[in-house]
Amino acid sequence: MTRPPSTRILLADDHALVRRGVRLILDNEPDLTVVAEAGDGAEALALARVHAIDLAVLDVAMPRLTGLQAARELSRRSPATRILLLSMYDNDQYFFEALRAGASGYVLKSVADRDLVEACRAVVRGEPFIHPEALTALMREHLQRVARGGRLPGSILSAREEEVVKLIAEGRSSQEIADLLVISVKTVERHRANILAKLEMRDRTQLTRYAIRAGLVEP
Amino acid sequence: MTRPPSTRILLADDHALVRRGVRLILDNEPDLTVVAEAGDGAEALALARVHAIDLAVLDVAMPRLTGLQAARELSRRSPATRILLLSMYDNDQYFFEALRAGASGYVLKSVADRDLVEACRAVVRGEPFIHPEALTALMREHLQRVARGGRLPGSILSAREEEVVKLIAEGRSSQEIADLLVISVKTVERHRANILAKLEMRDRTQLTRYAIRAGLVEP
DNA sequence: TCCGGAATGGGTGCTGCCACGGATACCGCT
DNA sequence: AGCGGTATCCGTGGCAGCACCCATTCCGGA
Repeated sequence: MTRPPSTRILLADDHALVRRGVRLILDNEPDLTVVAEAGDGAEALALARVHAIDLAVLDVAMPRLTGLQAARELSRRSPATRILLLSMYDNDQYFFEALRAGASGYVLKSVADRDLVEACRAVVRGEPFIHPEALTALMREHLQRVARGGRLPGSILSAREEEVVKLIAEGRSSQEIADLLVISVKTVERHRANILAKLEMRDRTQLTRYAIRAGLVEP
Repeated sequence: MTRPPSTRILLADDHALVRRGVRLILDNEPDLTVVAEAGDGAEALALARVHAIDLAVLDVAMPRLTGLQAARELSRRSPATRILLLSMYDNDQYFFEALRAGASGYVLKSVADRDLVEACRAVVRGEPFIHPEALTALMREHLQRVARGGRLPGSILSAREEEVVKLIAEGRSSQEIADLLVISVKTVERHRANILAKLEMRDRTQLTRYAIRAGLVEP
């Protein structure tokens, strides 16, 4: 009987140890082969250019380019490549944006290795994959949100707002942000107010944690 | 020739995927055997009670009990057990405290798998192990600190200050913290000022990132 | 025994954060 | 042509965060 060709995988994570572990898990399957490893999003894009990749497994939080940004660019450049995002956190509001960025799957690092393998296979077959654990947690959050305000999950930050969040989380003051973005302090404060309202948060410390969860800044 | 008995290892990390990967790396060595896995610090302590453990490999940031707290307790209860801490971040000011907590080794997740194996072996032999990369980064920071103020590296936060940092990073206001700790708002502000001075930081957002790096709070 | 650090509390004052309301301009979609 | 969303800016005002000064108590080490 003829075996189907093994899936060629690009693996990106900024921690070599995690990368090595995941690689061992994947390479242990005959139908999955890691052909390239990257330590950040930019390196992943460069490697995707020179290797023939069926599937990219990307960590969400990485230096230089985050997994989300890399996913966006990768799905734009080669839509045939499937993308699976790995995330540390389950209450990730960027889950929907992950799918919008072109990812076919989204799994937590708390999943077992068998689930990761199944996720890879499902994504390669063209099926979207979300780990049940993540899915239920997200549905619960989503329902809560809808129940207490009817706010849609699409209430994601704009590109400009994301910039501001990033700078706030880096510990910059409103004045510094205004200087960096070459806008008025009042505009920065307006952005911040809009962001706080969208995310239903109170102050900059909560925004900071949010930005770290979202992979916008390094902790 | 007689082989030495394999080292019995307890492995603790809150992400099953990472745990699985590290386990594959360690079990691949004949002289290293993972005999128990834990998802948080408390579970690790419980397992250490019922298993005969030579070496505990603990992630620094875990729910319930952090790796640092678990290390403290474990080294108190069974000083013969060697402890190796795994950390995500290299600029970790808690490095010295890790050693003080009874850890014999401290490695970053960005290290290669070979280094992890070597670290385990060194720690079991009774030698302290710090990954060179981490060591140079820490020495550089340490020298900087000494050069511009003569402050000793022992300037770590007190237990009370750690509590305050934790609550600040959770997004609590000074008033809320005062209520929770049943002290005056002025005292909370006093603590915060001392903490900011010790860490040479400016505001609560930087403290928040610090607390996350230190594993005091979940992002 | 005395000294230093930790923990507690107070006062004073400035600045920045944050809430609220309002305005203009642009852009894309219907 | 109108409508909604984004980005830009302004004013007013309250309160919290942060800096700087101070004192008291307690405890452990020199």
